[in-house]
Amino acid sequence: MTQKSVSDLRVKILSALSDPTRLCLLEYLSGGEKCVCEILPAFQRSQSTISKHLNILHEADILERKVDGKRTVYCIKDPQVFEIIRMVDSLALTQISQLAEAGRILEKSLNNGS
Amino acid sequence: MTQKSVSDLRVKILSALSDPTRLCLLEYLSGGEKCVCEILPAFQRSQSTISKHLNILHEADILERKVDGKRTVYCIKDPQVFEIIRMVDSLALTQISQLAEAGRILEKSLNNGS
DNA sequence: TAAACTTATCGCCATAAGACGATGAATAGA
DNA sequence: TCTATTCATCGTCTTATGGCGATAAGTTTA
Repeated sequence: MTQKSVSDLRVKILSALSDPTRLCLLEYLSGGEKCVCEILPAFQRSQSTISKHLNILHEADILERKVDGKRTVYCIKDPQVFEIIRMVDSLALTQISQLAEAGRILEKSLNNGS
Repeated sequence: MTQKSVSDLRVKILSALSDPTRLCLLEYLSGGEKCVCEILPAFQRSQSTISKHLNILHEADILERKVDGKRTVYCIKDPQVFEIIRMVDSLALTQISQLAEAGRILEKSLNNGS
């Protein structure tokens, strides 16, 4: 039961990563584990919203949750997740530079043409 | 204008990838460029739905669109996207094997404990 | 035990996303 | 030119998502 195929997990992981607030949370947690009350003041979101985002990342098995007395501590479960983000950034940078290149070519042809 | 920051593009790319149908489309297109009428019969979705999904991937600059007579051909713009998916799969597999390991440990402790 | 603190969960709202059928625009062929 | 083909777009419906405040549940401290 709860048989999760790789492709289900794949979508779950990618969905968890496809939100700006959650990406910021991961970046924030890259500095080491933090409790929620430490995270809250760093984000302009309500406590319930942050809690929900943290839970989504936890459900996707990206964050580990440890209850310590009256506080809850979250940390990155597997730093491999940063490799994924780094690759996405790399693709985004490729796109940006291709766009810039296209812009230069267009400008050049406009100058020559008229 | 239309100044896209890396982090905007990052979210756009990840959102485009976080859907099972679109991941299937990418896999299907990994075999080379295909026109829409060739893609359609391979998917149990309406023509309008597939067209919309293709457009989302195109908007995220993941697919290239070439109009050829009365048909439209789509192809992978940058194979780097498969590296991303491969890394996500790798993370998912790590999660699955950790879950299996936890299951073994639990079972063992239950057998010993009682 | 009472009060304060920390965090998850609930209920609600507004917007986004995925699905479909119908329509529209463009091209190819008769 | 008429028809068929191909594909994008529109309108609509349903569900999912992100946001918030309020509440609940657990833990520490007074």
